[in-house]
Amino acid sequence: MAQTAASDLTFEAPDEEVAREIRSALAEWFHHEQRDLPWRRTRDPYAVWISEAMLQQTRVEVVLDYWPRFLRAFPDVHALARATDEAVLEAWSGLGYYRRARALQAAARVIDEEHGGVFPTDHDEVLALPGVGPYTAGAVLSIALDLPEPIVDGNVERVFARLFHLDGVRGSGPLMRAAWSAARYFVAREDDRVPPRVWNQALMELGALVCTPRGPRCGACPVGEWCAGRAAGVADDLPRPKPKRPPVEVRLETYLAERDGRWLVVQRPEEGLMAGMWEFPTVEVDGPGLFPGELPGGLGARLEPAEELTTMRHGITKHRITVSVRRATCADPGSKSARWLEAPEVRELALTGMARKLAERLDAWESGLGA
DNA sequence: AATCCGGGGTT
DNA sequence: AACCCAGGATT
Repeated sequence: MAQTAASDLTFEAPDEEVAREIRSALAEWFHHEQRDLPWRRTRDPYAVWISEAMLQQTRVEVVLDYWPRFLRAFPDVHALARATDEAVLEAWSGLGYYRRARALQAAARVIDEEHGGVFPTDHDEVLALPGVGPYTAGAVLSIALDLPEPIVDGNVERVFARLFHLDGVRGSGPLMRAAWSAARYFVAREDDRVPPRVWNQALMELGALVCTPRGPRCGACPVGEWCAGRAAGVADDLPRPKPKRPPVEVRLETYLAERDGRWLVVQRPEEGLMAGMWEFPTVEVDGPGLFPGELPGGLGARLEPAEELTTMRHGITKHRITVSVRRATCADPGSKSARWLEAPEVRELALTGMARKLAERLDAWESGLGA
């Protein structure tokens, strides 16, 4: 390497020949070791885009369940553009970051109306789509269309931080700038036969399978001989962890009100946390912080809590939630944002994660069967 | 630059 | 339990 003990955050390009060897070795490894992921079997920009949107801060294993279902429900841009908000949210239920689902549909409508239903191939036009940032734009253009667009996700940031001994904090501006610089350098080279599609996916796959966040398998790494972090014995310590903040404890009560085999469900407000999702009536116990302190629409006044059925633990980003699940009776007739539904109908709604956990257990709580 | 937004598999 | 994941929008 031309670089010695780089402790700063400047990416210095390796020698031409080294760069070629790195690219060649990683591509070769990728061809043998890559996972057989369904979205790697298509080059349809729309299908790739859906996969990338789902994969934002979401594990591959989770997306495996959702991607095929979503594509069956909305096979192309036009189908997604004319779908109802509710149908899209329902297909997204459980994936989290529900803003993504809204943005996805908004972007589909932009493509449908302004690009004739054809996914744009211009970088700036892709980047302008709602919910599409630098990573997703580069990912779709490189993976689907094989254009030389760089990408940096959590995997790529980590791989470059170790490979070039970039000593920075995970997700920080300086490290991200250095990683993007390295990504641009490698993907733009045309001195060999490694296509952008292969290079970008190989980088991420290396981060997922070998250059893992903790306990990297350096012995199995195809580019280990060029790795400055490994040579310095600090691969496992890069990138440096982001300073953590203590989680916020939240106590909630959720009410399961049943009437004639139907359960009371309510819809969350259109703005804010888990916007528009359905759940069982829920309030925060010790003063409103994460959730409202009382139920909307005067529902709380007509809802009579009864015995506790169970308690659950749940996490929402920085919040650690303890939920007391109580049986309840309610005289509320239902409304636009409050419905009485049978258990199977409840399970078809766009539920929050917490509500989905409970919905799976509703049958055990039908009256007469006990807890 | 910091903060917010879900949920879950790994370790 | 802590960590962090094929990030983007908002402030």
